Amino acid sequence: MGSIGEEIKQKEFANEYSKLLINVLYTASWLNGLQSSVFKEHKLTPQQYNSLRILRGQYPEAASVNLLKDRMIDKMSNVSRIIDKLKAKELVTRKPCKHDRRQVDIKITDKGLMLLEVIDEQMVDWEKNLHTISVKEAAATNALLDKWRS
Amino acid sequence: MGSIGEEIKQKEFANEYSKLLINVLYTASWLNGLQSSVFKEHKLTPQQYNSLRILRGQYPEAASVNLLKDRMIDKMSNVSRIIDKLKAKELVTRKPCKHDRRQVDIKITDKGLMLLEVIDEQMVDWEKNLHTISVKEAAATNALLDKWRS
DNA sequence: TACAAATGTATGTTTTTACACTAAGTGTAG
DNA sequence: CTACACTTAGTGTAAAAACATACATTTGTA
Repeated sequence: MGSIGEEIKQKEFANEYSKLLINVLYTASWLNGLQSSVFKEHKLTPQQYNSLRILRGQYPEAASVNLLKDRMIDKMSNVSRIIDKLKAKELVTRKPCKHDRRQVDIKITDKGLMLLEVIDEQMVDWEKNLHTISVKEAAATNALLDKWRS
Repeated sequence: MGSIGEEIKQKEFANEYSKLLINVLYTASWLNGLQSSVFKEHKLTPQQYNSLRILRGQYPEAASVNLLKDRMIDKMSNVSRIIDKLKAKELVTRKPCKHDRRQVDIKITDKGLMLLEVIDEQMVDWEKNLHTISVKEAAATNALLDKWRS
């Protein structure tokens, strides 16, 4: 039950590598769908959530647009506009950097931190959906994916 | 070294499951970026490519919009509009289904089949980038991801 | 100092996605 | 046959992504 071949009704793959390619893309789409349903009630996109998380990681320091871009899951994102959205919701502040006037200092607000706390709680429950494999198996998958990308 | 922690400069994860969540999303984004560079020269999006592949799988039969939607990697896609784009490039045809007039018969054209052949050749080379793990390891990862989603 | 190259961020434009909604066709129970 | 629920595909609209390009600032160098 639930093999990638059954999910997308594709009986054969050329080899395990192209199967893995599809499997990772499919699993990511599956995860995104699940996650989005959590974010939706807070009117956040996955990218906005990702940015907020990174900014919390820096807190109380500020982050530049480039730092954010480097750490984003999706490197193709347009960070400036994601920050625009978050700023409009007062979840972050954006002010010129003193040391380098090209840069901007982006910082998560208290409102942003509180929102993340609320989402954190929901995510703890939500993540239980992911406990279908053992911790050891999850660690093994992590190691394999890391090796695959190298 | 390319562990997910280093890639996105996140030192700690709550547990192996949330690490795996990030790892799969990150790996998918990485794959999408790599793939897009292949598709781009043919002016195809990953979704359009995915649709063409499915249609080739059905060939010489036609497919309905729903069949396509079911088999797409990304279930959220708006198939009607993807087909619009492919039809504009004459890669598929779309005609009313005789047996059920709600449905449409979508079929890949010779031009579409030829395009896929060209891309296939490029993909064979491209996929060698993915041979950083053994076939056994790839199969193990596939099995773990399948189990994780179940 | 002057000036070209590099860097950091923002913006314009086009394409794609997300989501809700519409319209047409089918199947079925009464 | 008719009414009604359901299926199938397409569309309108707002939001977001993709991609190239512009602009100000900083850096390196002659």
